[in-house]
Amino acid sequence: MDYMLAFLEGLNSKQRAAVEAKDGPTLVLAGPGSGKTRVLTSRIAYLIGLRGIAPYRIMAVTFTNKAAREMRDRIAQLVGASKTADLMIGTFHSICARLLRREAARAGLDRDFSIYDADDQLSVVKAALADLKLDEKKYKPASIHAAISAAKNELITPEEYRAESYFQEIAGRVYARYNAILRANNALDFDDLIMETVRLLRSDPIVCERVRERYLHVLVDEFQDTNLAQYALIKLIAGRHRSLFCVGDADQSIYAWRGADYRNVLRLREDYPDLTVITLEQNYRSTQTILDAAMSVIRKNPNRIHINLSTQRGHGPKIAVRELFNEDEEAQFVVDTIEELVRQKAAEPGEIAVMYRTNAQSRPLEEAFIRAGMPYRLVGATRFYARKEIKDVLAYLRIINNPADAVSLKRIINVPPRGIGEKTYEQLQNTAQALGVSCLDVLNRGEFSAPGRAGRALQEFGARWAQWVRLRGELSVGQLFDYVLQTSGYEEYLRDGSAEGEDRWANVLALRNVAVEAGDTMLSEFLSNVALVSDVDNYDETANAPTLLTLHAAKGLEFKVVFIVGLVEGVLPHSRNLDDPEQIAEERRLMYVGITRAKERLYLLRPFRRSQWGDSEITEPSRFLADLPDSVVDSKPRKNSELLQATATWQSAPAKPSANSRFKPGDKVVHPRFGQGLVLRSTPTRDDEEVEVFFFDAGGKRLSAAMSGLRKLKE
DNA sequence: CTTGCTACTCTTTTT
DNA sequence: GAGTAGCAAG
Repeated sequence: MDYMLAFLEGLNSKQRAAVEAKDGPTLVLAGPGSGKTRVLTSRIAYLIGLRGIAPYRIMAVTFTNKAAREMRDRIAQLVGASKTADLMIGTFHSICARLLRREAARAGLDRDFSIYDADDQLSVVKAALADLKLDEKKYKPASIHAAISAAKNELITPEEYRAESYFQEIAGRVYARYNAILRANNALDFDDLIMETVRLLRSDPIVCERVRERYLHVLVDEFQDTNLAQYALIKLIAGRHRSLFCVGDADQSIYAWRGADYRNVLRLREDYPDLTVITLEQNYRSTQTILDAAMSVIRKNPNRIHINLSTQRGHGPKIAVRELFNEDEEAQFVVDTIEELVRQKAAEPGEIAVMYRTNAQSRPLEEAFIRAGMPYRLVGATRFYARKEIKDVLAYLRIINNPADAVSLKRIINVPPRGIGEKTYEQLQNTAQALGVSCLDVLNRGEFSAPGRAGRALQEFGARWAQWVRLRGELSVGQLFDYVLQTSGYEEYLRDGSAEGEDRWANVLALRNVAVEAGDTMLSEFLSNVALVSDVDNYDETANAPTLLTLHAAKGLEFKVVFIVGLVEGVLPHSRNLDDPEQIAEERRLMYVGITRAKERLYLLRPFRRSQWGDSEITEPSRFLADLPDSVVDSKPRKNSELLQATATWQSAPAKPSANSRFKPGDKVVHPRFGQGLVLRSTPTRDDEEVEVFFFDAGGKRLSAAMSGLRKLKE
């Protein structure tokens, strides 16, 4: 308890006021690095430790499972580990999954429902399109799915779905079929977890009462990233006691594309007129230089309440803005600079992060790290749980847990190859549908027989499957895992003698560890847990190596040194978001989030060229770079037109004809006197070519291709 | 039913 | 340029 009091002493007066706020509706609005999560954690510890609230009466919603785990550990330190076991802490999705399993009967669900990830969801959309005889080429499954997801995030059922365009008309029809398939497979998608929970609480007064009575205090982290469905859920649960404590920052709202609506902040004010709003402006993370840069970028967004970020940490070094030739040289610069920083003891490798807009940008970076023999941590990209071998093994476990899961069955019924082809599977599926039972039942009852080899293979598979299902009750998750691997033939199939096969097998073994560690967790719960892990959840805290991650994944994290790469128009802001001011505003917030991850040093990198679809093109610097005041950067990025202006002159020099004519914008060239440069423009003249080049050392020049001795460099 | 070839999309961001 | 879907041949 003394420890707890000392901890509260460590907060400033405003933070402490927030922690000790009265139990009414409260919103803490605060900038980055202000200790929002710390305030939330402290409040829970305060409620348990000093106010004597029973832990099971507190529900806290975090954005990732990692955040939940850290919060639980921290609270354990403050009030004792025995008091954190009953705390309901988790993401919206994990909390809803638990609730729905517990109340499955009343929700009209089978408690062993599968949770379909993005991949599975797309297969269901494809199946729905096929059922409706719609062309995948014409209606892209991803777009249809986005429309369905958007509807679910706003709690719109297929029946309520209003189409305002022909595309939406189609989407509405697919939505209905999509949901029907999910139900037939006894499966929920991510969005269903929230939507079904809201539906349950709204339609079932008994369950609703039970939940409301139980959760005396509801706390929400990253409130700006909640969508309408999540907001509705919060209101439902916090209904009776009205002890609702939300923490957020509208400037860090970067998930509008998946339904997050920062106007929930406004709704909260409307729905709770007695809302207490507490603003925290003090920053404990970054230097003033970094905060000034962040503010100068975010200030350009319209309709926002400005939070003036200030710190006691001094100014620190200026922000380094660098122009590099392409992604490869950019990556090389990152690696070289990291080596230098580490050598100078300016930072440990583990305190450094490299951030980018899209996952694809990690590749040149990875190659540079590998070339330099420098270890690194990669968050996201080919996600562990999205790997083929992992999804296959999980599919085996899913059909055991939930025999109705046809998406998983289809995935593995012929992996390894058993001679059960598309046709055979389809017939089996049709029979099951006609009888209204699962494929397992069909096989068990011998109501379906295929001729010849396929028939025998099917019979054998059915017997195996039935045996696994029987063993499910007797074996732990880990034991079942081993048994399935042994008896399915998957191990021999995977380990085909190739190095790649061994890699994949290693991944399966890593999953096996997770299964073994699950102990006596129920199979359904184990599968829930692995379906809902996020990328940062797998982040290895202990490794002392730089981290590579997207700007989205970086939210909530901080690093001593941050590199942001690829700061060019079309990447950040992304080309798909250029026409809509709302979307530009979100890209700007993304830049803001990136900048404010840095504690001490920030590097902003701009490549002159970017490659895409095999070839590459010249770029313009990101508009966000232009917003940085001279006082915070050590050099200013220039637009391509500005690069030429400085010293543009005709240069007539050694009369040596150029070896290769035809220069293109973006070519890297070398000149005997000016060194290396970049072609920005090239105009053919009568029997020559006028080339405008930005030389990295000598500045802009206009040259004759034939006369100047300019040469193209191999890339 | 499996294998191997060709043609085509694809790049946001994620629970 | 790569990964995959779709198709034809074995």
